[in-house]
Amino acid sequence: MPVPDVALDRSSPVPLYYQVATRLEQLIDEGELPAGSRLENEIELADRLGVSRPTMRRAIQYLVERGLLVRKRGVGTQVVHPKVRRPVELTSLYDDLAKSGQDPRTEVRSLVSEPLSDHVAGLMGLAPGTPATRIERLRYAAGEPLALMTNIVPADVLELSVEALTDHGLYDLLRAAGRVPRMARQVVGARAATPAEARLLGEPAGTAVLTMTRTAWDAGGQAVEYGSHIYRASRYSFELTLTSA
Amino acid sequence: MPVPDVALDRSSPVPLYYQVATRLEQLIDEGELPAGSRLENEIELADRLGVSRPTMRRAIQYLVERGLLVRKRGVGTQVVHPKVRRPVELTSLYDDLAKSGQDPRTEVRSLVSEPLSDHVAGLMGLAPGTPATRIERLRYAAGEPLALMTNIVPADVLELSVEALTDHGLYDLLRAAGRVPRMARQVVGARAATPAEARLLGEPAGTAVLTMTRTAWDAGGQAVEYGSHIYRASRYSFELTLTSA
DNA sequence: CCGGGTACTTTGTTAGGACAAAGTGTTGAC
DNA sequence: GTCAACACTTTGTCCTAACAAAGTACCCGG
Repeated sequence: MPVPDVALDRSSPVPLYYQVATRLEQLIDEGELPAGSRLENEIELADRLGVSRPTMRRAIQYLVERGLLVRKRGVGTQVVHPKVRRPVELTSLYDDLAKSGQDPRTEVRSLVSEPLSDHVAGLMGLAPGTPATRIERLRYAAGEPLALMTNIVPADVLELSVEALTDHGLYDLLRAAGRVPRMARQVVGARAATPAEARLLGEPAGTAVLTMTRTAWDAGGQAVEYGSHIYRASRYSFELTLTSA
Repeated sequence: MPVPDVALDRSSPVPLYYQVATRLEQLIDEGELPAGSRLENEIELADRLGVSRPTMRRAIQYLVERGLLVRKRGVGTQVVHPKVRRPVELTSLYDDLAKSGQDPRTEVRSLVSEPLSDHVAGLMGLAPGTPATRIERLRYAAGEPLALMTNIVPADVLELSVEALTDHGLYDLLRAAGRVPRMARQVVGARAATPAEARLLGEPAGTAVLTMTRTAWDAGGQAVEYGSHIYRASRYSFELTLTSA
C-alpha cells in the first residue's frame, strides 16, 4: 500500500518524527491504510516523505510501541487490526469522568492533618510519622454517588484545601504543584460494603463494591499519594488495555 | 556518580545497547548506582564505554521507559528510587500462580463446540456464528478453589482438549500454537456471586466476587481468546503497575 | 543586594552511511 | 520431483556529525 504524501512543517517545534507518526496514525484511523496492509519499506518511505531513515524508523517505532503497526525483519511493516490500542494510562477518575461528560462532582467529607501510619508509610517508602494530610471524598457522577475515596498526601508534597479539592481532582492539584504522578502501583479487589459505606454510596447494605488501593510516585521516585478507594460496582469498572513484550 | 567500566562483547549477537542497558540495570539493582544519583552525561558515558552516543542513548532510553532512570534536558540523567518498576504485563493466572509456588490445579468442567454469540463475536471482531470452543474451568491454588473461568477460543485458532487444559494454562497452549496474545482489553468489576458460583468457589451465597472479562489479540490483530472470569475476592486481587507518558 | 542577561552544560532531534540478520523466493543439482 | 544453496528484500544495529532547546549557574550592572 502506498502511503499518501505527507506535508511536513520543518519550521514547527513539533519534532519531525512525531509529525510523521501522527500523520500515519491519522491515515490508519481513517482507513486510508487498511488493517493488514503492508507499508512500503523504510527507505522508500523516508525518501518519499523527505526525511532520513532514522527519523522514519523512529516514527514507525512509536506506532509499533502503541500497537498500531507490526514489523518483521525481512518481511516488512503491517497495519494491525484497529482494535483498542491505548495502553493502560495513569489517569484520575475525575479526568475520566469529565472527558466522558459525566459531570463529576466532589464532596469533601473530611480533611485532617495526621502523621503517616506505619502501614501507609511502608507502602510509600517514607518514614512513619511523616506529616501528611488525609482526605475523604465522595465522588458523584451524573448526580449519583460513585466512589468513596480516602487519600493521603505528605505535607511537603502539597498543601490541600477543601475549596481546591471541590473544584479539581487530586491529580490536577498534584500536576499544578509540579508533582506529576509518573508511576503507580494499584491493587484492585472486591468486598462487601460496610453499612456506613453502603449508606454513603446509596446501595443496600452488604453490596459488592470494587476496591482499589494505589501508591503513586513522581518522576524522581518520591511518593506523592496513597489512596484507598471503593467504587459502586453497579456503576463502575476498570477497563485496561494490556500489551506484552 | 561515575559509572564503573563495563565489559562489552562486540562479537556477541546480543545488541550492544542491550548489553549496556543490562549492565546499567544490574549496577542500579546492586546499589552501585544509588537512587537519586546522577550519571555522567551521555557523551562521556558513551566515550568511556566505547560506544557511540546513539547507542548509549538507546540503552538509557530503554531504562527510562522501564522507569529506572529519569532524564531532563539541561540537567542530566538520574537514578529513580527503586520502587516497583515492572509495567503491567499480559500474563496468565496459571503462570502467576506457578511462579509464586501456589501449586495451581485446573478442573475442566465442560468443553463444548459452539458458534460465537453475537455479543462475543462483537467483542472479538469476528463474524457471529464462527465455530469456536467454549470451556469452563475451575482453578485451584494451594488446594483451594480460586477462580471460575469461562473462555471461548475460535476453532481455527486452537484445537482444545480436556487433557491439555488440565496440565497447562490456556495461554501456554496458545503460545505453543504460535498464537501468542499480544494485546488484551480487560474489564474488571465486582458483583455478588450467584448461588451456583458461590457453591463452586466454596464461599457463602451472595459473597462479593471480582469479575474480569478479557478479549485478547495476537500480533496480527486477530482475536485469539475471550474470557469471562470470576475470582474469590477473599483470596485474589489484581495488582498492576502503571506508568504515564 | 537584587535582577536580568549571558555562557555553559546536557539532553533532544536530524542526517547520512555502512554492515548484519532474518525471511522469502528462486534456482540448480541430484 | 525434491531439497539445499543462493540471491534478494527488508528490518535491525551501529557509527560519525551537527545543530537546537532547555535548564543551570555565573557575572555584572544597577
